[in-house]
Amino acid sequence: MGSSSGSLETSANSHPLFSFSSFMSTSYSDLLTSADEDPVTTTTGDKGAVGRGLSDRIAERTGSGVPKFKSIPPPSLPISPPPISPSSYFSIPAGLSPAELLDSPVLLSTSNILPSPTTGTFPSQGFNWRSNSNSNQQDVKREDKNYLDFSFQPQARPSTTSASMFQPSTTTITTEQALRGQQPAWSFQEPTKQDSFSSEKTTVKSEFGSYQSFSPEIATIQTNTQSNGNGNNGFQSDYGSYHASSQSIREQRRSEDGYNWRKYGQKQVKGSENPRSYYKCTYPNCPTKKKVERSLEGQVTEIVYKGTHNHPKPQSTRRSSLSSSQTIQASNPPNNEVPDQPFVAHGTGQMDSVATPENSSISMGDDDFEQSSQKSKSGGDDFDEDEPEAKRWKKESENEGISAPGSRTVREPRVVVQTTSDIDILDDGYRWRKYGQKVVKGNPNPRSYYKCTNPGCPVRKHVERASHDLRAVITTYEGKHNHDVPAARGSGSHSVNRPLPLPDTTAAATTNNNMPMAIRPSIMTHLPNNSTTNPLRHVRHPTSEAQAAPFTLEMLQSPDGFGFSSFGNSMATYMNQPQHQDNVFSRTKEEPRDDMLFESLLC
DNA sequence: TCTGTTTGACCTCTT
DNA sequence: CAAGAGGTCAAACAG
Repeated sequence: MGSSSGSLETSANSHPLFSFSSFMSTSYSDLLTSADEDPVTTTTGDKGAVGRGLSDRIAERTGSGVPKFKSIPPPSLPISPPPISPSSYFSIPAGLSPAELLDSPVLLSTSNILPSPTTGTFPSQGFNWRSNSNSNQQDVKREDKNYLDFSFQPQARPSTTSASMFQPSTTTITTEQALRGQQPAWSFQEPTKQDSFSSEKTTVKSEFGSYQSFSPEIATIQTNTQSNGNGNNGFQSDYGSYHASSQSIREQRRSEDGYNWRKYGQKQVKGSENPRSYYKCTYPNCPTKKKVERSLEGQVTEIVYKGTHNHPKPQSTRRSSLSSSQTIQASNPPNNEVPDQPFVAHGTGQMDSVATPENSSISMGDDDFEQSSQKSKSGGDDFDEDEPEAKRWKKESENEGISAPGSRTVREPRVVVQTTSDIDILDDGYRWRKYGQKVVKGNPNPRSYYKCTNPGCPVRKHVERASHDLRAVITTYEGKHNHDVPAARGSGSHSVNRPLPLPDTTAAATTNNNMPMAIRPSIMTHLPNNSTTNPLRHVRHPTSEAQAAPFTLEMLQSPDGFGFSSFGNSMATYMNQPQHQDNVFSRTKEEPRDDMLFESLLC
C-alpha cells in the first residue's frame, strides 16, 4: 500500500471511474447510463448485466425477484428530499444504512477522508460502491433507479488489501465525517468545475434523498479493492450473486455485518424523537453491543458500537455463500481477537447491515466475500473487553440539535453514525476509552469524551469538531499522564509513527498546518509521505510531559489543498455551507475564531 | 419448542 | 443527596 493519497487521486483522475464532475453536470440518468455503459465501472465482470437494472439482473439470476425483507418500507415512500439546511450534511436513505455508508469503501476511502477526530485514522480502500434499486419499487422512477446504480470508484489502488489499511480500533466515525471523506472519493475530475459542482449540490442532496424512496434492502454497496475497476480480483460484489445464494431473508437481515445481534432493549432517549435500540452480539460471551437509533422512517440515524468481538465472524450458513467467504478468510486468517469487517459490500438496509469499524472485515460481494481487513495488530485491540468499565455506555450521545424534532419527512438529515469501541488507540499513542458524548452549548457537534485507559491515569480529553468548521477538531486534554506512552499493539512501526511530543500544549493549540503528523501505522502504510501528501493534518496531541492543563486545538485541514482541497470544496459544497476554499486554504484566518470557540466551550 | 422482539421496571451513573 | 437520563434485565409476547 505504498499509494499516497496523491497517487490515488491522480489515479482516480486519470481513470475517473466515477467522475463527480460529470456526475454533477449531467442528469443522473445520463450519468448512470453512462456509468453503466462504461466498462470501467463494471466491477462485477458481468458487463452484460451492468447496463440493466438491478431488478432485471436479480430476476435473471434468481428467476424471481428481489427477496422481500421483513422491514421493507412502504413502497415509494413519498419522502421528499430534505431541504437543505445549514446543518444538513447528508441524508442517508431510509434503506441504506448509514453504517453501510460508514463501512462502505466510500467512506473508508483513503484519499481525502477525514480521520476520526479522535483517532485520526484514515481508513482506506479502493472500491466500488454499487447501490441498486429495488425491483419491488417498480413505480420508482427509472432515473432514480439508475442513480442507485452508480458506482463509486474513488481511487485506484492495488488490489492487495493491506491489513494495515484498516484501523479496527478506529472509533467514533460519524457519517458526517465519513461522508466528507466520501466526497473526495468521488474523483473530482476538475477542480475548476467547483462552481458547477456547487450549483449541483442541491441535486446531490436531493438524489440522496431520493434514496428514501427505495427499499433499503436492495441497496447494494459493491466493494472492489481492485485498482482497475474491472472487478476481476475476486473481491467483488454482485448483488445478483449475493441474492442468488439461498439464504433466508431473515438470515440476511440479521447478519449483514457478519455477526448476529439480539435486541435486548429499546429506549426513547431524551432530545431525540428516534427510539434507540440496543443490541448484543449473540455469540457466547461476546461483549460486543451496539445501539441503533432510527428515525421514524426507519432510517438509521445513529449507530454506536461498543466493544470488540472476541470471536471470528460467524461462519455459519447464515452467512451467504459461505464458500467465498471462507476463501477470502483463508487467505486472511481471521483475527479471532478482533474480527474485522469494515465494509459491508451489500447492504440490506437493515441496521444490522453494518460493520464495526473496530471489527471489520470486508463483506464483499455476491458471495458475501469477507476479508479481514486488518490483520496487523496495529488495531488488534488487545485490551480486556470485559473490564467493568467497559460495561457502561455513558451518555454516548445527545443529538439535540442534530435532528430536527417534530418533523418526520423533513427532519434534519444530519445523520450521525457513531461507531465506537471501548478503548481506542488514538493517534496520540495513548489508549483512550470513550466514556461519554454530549452536545455542548455553542457547538452543535457532539463532543466525545475520552479517558486514558491506563490504570490510575487521570487524563481525560474530549474531542469535538468546531462548530464553525467541521474540519476543525478540537481536542481538550485534562490532566497529565502518569505513565509512558503504551507500547504499540502488534505493530512495530507504531511507535515509529507515534506523534511527536509537543513542547507544550499551546503549540498544539495553535498549530494548524505543517505540523508533524502522527499517523497510525495503517495510515503510514499507504501514506508514506504523510507529512507532505496526507491531505489531513491532524495535529499531534500533547505527550505525557505536556498535558498538565491544557487545551489542545487540533485542526484538520489541508495546507496545500492537495486532495483535501477537493475534499474541502466538496464537503463545503455538500454540506451546503459557506465554507469553501477559504477554509480549506486559509485555516489560519480562523484561529481567532478558535479562541472564541474555546471560550464558548469552556462555558 | 425455539428464537427473537417488545416493553415496563429496575439499576447505574451523571449532574 | 436527589433527580433525571441512559442502559439493562427479564417476563410476556410473537412468529
